[in-house]
Parts: sequence; C-alpha cells; structure tokens
Amino acid sequence: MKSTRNILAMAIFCNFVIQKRMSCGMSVRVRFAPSPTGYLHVGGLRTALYNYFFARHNNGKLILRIEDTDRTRYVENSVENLIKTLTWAGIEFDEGPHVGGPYGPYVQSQRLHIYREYAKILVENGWGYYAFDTSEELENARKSSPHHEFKYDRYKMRNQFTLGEEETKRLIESGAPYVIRLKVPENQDIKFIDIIRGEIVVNTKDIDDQVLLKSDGYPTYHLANVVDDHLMKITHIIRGEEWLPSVPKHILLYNAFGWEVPAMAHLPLLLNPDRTKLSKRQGDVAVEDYIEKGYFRDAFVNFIALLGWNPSGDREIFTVEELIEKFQLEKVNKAGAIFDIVKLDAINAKYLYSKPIDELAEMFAYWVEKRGYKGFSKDYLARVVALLRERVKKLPDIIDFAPYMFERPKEYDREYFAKHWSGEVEQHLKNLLNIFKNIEVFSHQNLHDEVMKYLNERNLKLKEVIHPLRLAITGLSYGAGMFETMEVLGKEEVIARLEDFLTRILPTLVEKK
RNA sequence: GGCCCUAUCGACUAAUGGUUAGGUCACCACUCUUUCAAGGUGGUAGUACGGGUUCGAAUCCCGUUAGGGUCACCA
Repeated sequence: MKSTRNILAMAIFCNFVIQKRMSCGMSVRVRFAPSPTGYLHVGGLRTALYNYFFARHNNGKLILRIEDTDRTRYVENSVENLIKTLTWAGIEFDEGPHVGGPYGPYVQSQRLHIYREYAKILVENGWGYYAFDTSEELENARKSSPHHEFKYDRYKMRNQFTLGEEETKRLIESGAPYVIRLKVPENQDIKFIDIIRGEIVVNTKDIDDQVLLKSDGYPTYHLANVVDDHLMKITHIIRGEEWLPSVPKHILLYNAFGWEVPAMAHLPLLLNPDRTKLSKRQGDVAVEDYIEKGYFRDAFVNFIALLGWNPSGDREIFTVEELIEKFQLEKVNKAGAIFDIVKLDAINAKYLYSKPIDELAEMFAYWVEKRGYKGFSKDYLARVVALLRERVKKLPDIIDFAPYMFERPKEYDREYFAKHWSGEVEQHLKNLLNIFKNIEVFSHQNLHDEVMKYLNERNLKLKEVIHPLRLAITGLSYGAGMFETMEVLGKEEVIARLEDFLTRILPTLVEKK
C-alpha cells in the first residue's frame, strides 16, 4: 500500500504513453455504452456520433456495449429500439450484441461471473473489502447528516474492518448479503488528462468508498465499465461530462488491477433553453420523437454533430463523410450547448430545399399515407413537394400547410373572405370558371395569361381576383403561387372546386358575413 | 454544502498573443410580390466582472461572480 504513490505516478505516465502511441498508428477502439432504459436520448446520440466519427476518422473500431447492470431500470425491448435508432442515424458498429465480435458478450448482464472474479481479486490484493450495511442503514446515516456531508466511514460502519476477518468470513459463509467496496486511499492527489479539458486533479479525501459489487451480485457502473473497457481493449473513452467526477475512482481501479488507463474525453452537456441538463420536462429528448416529427436523418445528424464541436470556418452543412474526415476530439468545446429547435428547423429546411425532388417524393408518400390520404401518385406528390417545400421546415409540414392538396377544403377563412369579397367578385369567378373550362393545356403559364387577358380587358388588377380564387380553391389565405397551385391540382379538380364553391359554399359564407 | 467543470452577439459558434471580433439561426428594416414563405440588400447585437503578465490579451495567470455537473447497492 505504501507504493500507491508510485503506482499513481506510473499510471499517469502510462496514460501519456498510450495517447502518444495512439497517434503512431496503434489501432483505436472506442465504445458507445448506453443503458437500456427505454429510448435513445439526443445527448446519447451525440456521444454515439462522436465515438463513430472518431473511430472512422482513425480507422478504428466502434463497439456497442449494453450496460444493463441495474435490473430495476431495465425496459423491455429497449436494446432493439436503441439499435434501431442508432441504425437510423447511420451509425454502424464493428462489434456489439447484434453483430458479435471477439470480445463478447457485449451485454453486461451476461458477464456477471467476470465482474465477480475481478471484484474478488480486489479483495485479495487489498483494494476492495466486504461490507454488510443494509440500504436502510445507509439511508438513515445519510439522512442524519446535514446536506450531502455523509461519507462512508469504513472504521465505523459494518464491514470487514470493524467486524474482523473471522466474523466477515462467517457472515459470508452463512449467506448474509454483502457488497464489495473500493478501499480509497486517504489523502492523495489523483491526476488525469482529459483530451478536451486538460489536466484534472482530485484528492482522494473527496472520494467515497464506492460500492463495486452490489448485494444482488451485479456490479456497479464503475467496476463494470473499467473491467470491460480493459478487457475489450478500449483505447479512448468518449462519454458525457456527467462522468467526470467519477473518473478518479476509475483511475484507482485501473491502478489496483495494474492496467493502463485509456485516454479520456468528456463531452460537454446538451442543455435546455434555461441551461439545465437537457430533460424531458422541457421538450422532447428521445431521438425517436424527432424521427416522428419528420426531421431528416442527415439534417438531424448534421445539427447534433455541430452541438459542441465545430471544424472551424463558416460552413455548417456537412455530409457524414465530411464530418468523419474533419472530426477532432481536441476541437470539441468545453461548455455545454443549448439544444435549439429553431436552429434545427433551419438546418432541416436547408436539406429540404436541396434534396432531389424524387427522393423527397418517395419519403413524402410515407407521411401522406400516414395521415390517411390514399391514392396519390408519386408524380403528383413530387409536384406538391416541389410547389411547397420552400414554405415549410419539415417534409410532413407540407400536409399541415396545404391540406387542400389532398382533400377539398373543409373550412373557409372568414376574415379573408370578408376582406376580399364583394358583389362583382362573384361574377368574376363565374367568368373565370368559364375561361378555365376552355383552357386546353392547364398550365400555370396559360392560366396566368388567360386571367391577365380577362383583367386587362376590364382594366382590373390581379389582386382583385387572385385572393377570392385562392379562397374558393384552397379555403386559406396563404399558400404557394395560385397559378402553380391550380396547375398541380389539375383542371378537373379546380373546376369542380370552383363550381362547388359558387353553388354550395358561397351562399353560406355570404349569409354569415 | 464539498468536489469538479464551464464562461465570445438571444442561440450555435469562428478567431489557439496583433482581426474594424467573422459566420449561421433568430430578430428588425428595405426589396421582390399574388397571400404566406423563400430569395436579395442592409441593420441591431457579444469577449461576465476585477486584477495581473505583455509593446500588445477574447486568447496566458489569479481572484470574484454566475451557470452547470456530481456527491446511490442508478447508469
């Protein structure tokens, strides 16, 4: 135990050596290690993305590991959901529960015997010890100390040290529940280097004797992640900033086992608009929610990737290949970033304006069908998308923005009607209806020319009929260019709507005006 | 409360000792117009504060303040 200081110094040196060696071509192995508690959090997606970018950038391997050591929080099917969502985002794993690999199993609940074995080693070499305090006892101890000042006192609680070797042995043999705790040395500075933040020093007097093996035989995160990262030959740990405070415990464990400490990078948090940790209460945090809203995969990935990292320069639209090529852990920001949905919308809109129409039509068909609109051809949907995409942020928004492209108007904007209606207007619409009936090629150009001709003959302005026309055909006061809209709707439909409006709808509107 | 992390326009960020502190989103104005958008042009807006170091600081150091994270037999 007296050589602990040397071990620590050694570890820091090794840490440095590892990072050096890494840049000289030693193969990079990183992991994304979510716990299956239901869905993929957007913060989790960003962590996964950075691991993916880093792995690909360095020709390394990306491993998926499921950290399901808390049986009380396990949610059925969440592993499948996680993989599904990760796949949606385009993240491919080289090893993991779904693809296998040489360092499996990749699900921690299937590795319990390994953790027990290593926990035992710790007890044997003096870095771990048995404790018998119950959860209730600990809770009471915590409650009776003000604030968060409770610290596990290994010389006062019920454990190997207070009970003695004999009693400890007897209790274990009698089947009494126990945990194994880490024996944290008394007053030592633990130093480590975070790739993003630089050197960090923490004194062991601020660290608790962490439970490593729970009484149900499962390991805690701290034991499991250190053992697995070592056994799976992980070279770089890239994870959220919330793990930073527990790094010293992990360093102690690596030292206790005599293992090299992987390089580490702790990512800044994703924040709510009020700068607290991104949470469910203030908006959607599940990636699935954003898929459901209709954000594009590439736009969403682009947006998330740039939250906390930037390749420098003025660009902000990047393909995944470009993100991989440019990614550098050193350029990750230190401060947390607010998840701003307005900016996400803007980026999604840029993708919407630049994607090929046929590709968009393909995707749009899904959303249209989902809304219960059936029987529209790909060609029609393509023309609808081309007509309206510049007016919305997300593909399915087109349906809300212009429902009249899929069904006859159910309601008519009364304010708009009141503003633009007069006795003559009705006659103009009737005249235009007749003109439309005689247009052979129902193109926006022909519609425009014919309407203008009609207006010029009477010395009228376009605005005097265009608004009533829009109202009669769409029911709304806004939309794309009206001639273009009519062209996409088609001659038959436009005429039917105008006739229906003039004979059936109009009287009811006039009545209520 | 202890410990740790952080701090450039409202937001995301660029500028790694020398820039009129740049870009994007948002916002405002003008423009275009057939409404709503989009587009075009222009604009408002930032180095948290106080000390150092330096010829020179957003940048390095110290302090203050503010925010966040963490202190479980959760991850």
